[in-house]
Amino acid sequence: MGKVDERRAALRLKLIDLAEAQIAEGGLVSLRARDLAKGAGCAVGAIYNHFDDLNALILEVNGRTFTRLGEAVGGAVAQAEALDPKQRLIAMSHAYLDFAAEQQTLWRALFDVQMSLDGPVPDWYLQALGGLFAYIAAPLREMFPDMPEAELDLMTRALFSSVHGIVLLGLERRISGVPIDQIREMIGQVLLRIG
Amino acid sequence: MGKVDERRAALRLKLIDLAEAQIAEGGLVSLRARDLAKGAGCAVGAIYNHFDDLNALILEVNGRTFTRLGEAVGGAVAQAEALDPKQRLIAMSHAYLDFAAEQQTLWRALFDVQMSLDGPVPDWYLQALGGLFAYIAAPLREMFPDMPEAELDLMTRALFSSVHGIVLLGLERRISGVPIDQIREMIGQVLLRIG
DNA sequence: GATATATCTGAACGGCGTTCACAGATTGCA
DNA sequence: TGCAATCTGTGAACGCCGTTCAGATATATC
Repeated sequence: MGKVDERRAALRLKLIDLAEAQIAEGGLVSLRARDLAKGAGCAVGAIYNHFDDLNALILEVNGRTFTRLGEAVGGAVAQAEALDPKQRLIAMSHAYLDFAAEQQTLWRALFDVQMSLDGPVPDWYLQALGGLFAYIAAPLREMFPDMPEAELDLMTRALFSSVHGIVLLGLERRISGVPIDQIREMIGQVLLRIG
Repeated sequence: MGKVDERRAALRLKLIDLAEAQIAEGGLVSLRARDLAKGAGCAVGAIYNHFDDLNALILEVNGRTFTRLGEAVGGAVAQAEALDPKQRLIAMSHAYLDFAAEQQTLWRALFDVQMSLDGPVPDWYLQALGGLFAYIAAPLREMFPDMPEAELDLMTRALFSSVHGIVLLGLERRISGVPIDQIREMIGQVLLRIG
């Protein structure tokens, strides 16, 4: 009785693994149902017994990526806990940059996938994002102890978006692509002048 | 002899107009060669006598959008010339936000189109971007007269990217979508604390 | 072992960007 | 004006895509 469930789970996992590897190598646009089927040794139709469509499969990959991203930033926070709050902000931003630079296509997939069409945003997505925001909010609270909660919340989002923008455009050759050390410097320029 | 050139130019223009309208209404993904041909009253194949592919057509639309974006930001700079440099930075950032919010799909197309594959980035693209950077660099130079040129250049890019990130994620419902007034406030929060 | 249920199969469907052999119009030249 | 050369428009056809579905197959239940 466990036989079928095992095979089910194994195929499901293999498909996610393959999709992850493919996105890592060639980006979202290189993901093809027929390639996945060939790689997993199944028919194309079988994919749709496990996922509603390829977008759902991409979301699974994004879930993994988001988890690793959270771990990377969280690790930086832990390592920097002795530093003053501003330095902690910079440390986690640099961790964000490093993660994005090292796994560019997987990281890009987090934001490129279209998900607003079907149902609402998945829970894990909002939770993962909330986790990142929490990392940012903590040092900010120390830096601005008198700031109202609403404003601090806004500032959290603003700083995340700023760093995200610097990383996004900095890694994009066509916009203002620059060496990673300069991206690091840009993050420092902005964050050091805050507060 | 001008007859054929007229028709050529007219069809070319009509195709760009149609593509612009379609992107404005449904985004890049809704652009379809057969719809364009039907709208322009020509055969699908005729499109490819005027553009290498649909991507080249999109780039034409982006050229227009970039021009209008430059005008919008430039207008804000002109109107704020009496203000102190920091307020000018905020004024042009708000103009950037307003433009992006009012013409969201056209603005998104500027960054969504894939152009790194074929040849190098078009000239007008780099020039338009350079124009935007110049608007930012001027107030910064006043604010930091002793800053080395290289660092000022980096700071220009950093601030542009920051504002871009705040606008990008602020307008995106799934990430941290918020009302436009709050996006405005976020821009102020970051820029007011600079320098 | 027989029946019911769930899964897998892969050809087929509709839609896409792009191509190409052909038809038609326009131009340059005698 | 007539004729050939050249360029432009035509739309069916090509190859690829995600997705579907009737039929084949394997598993679970009794």
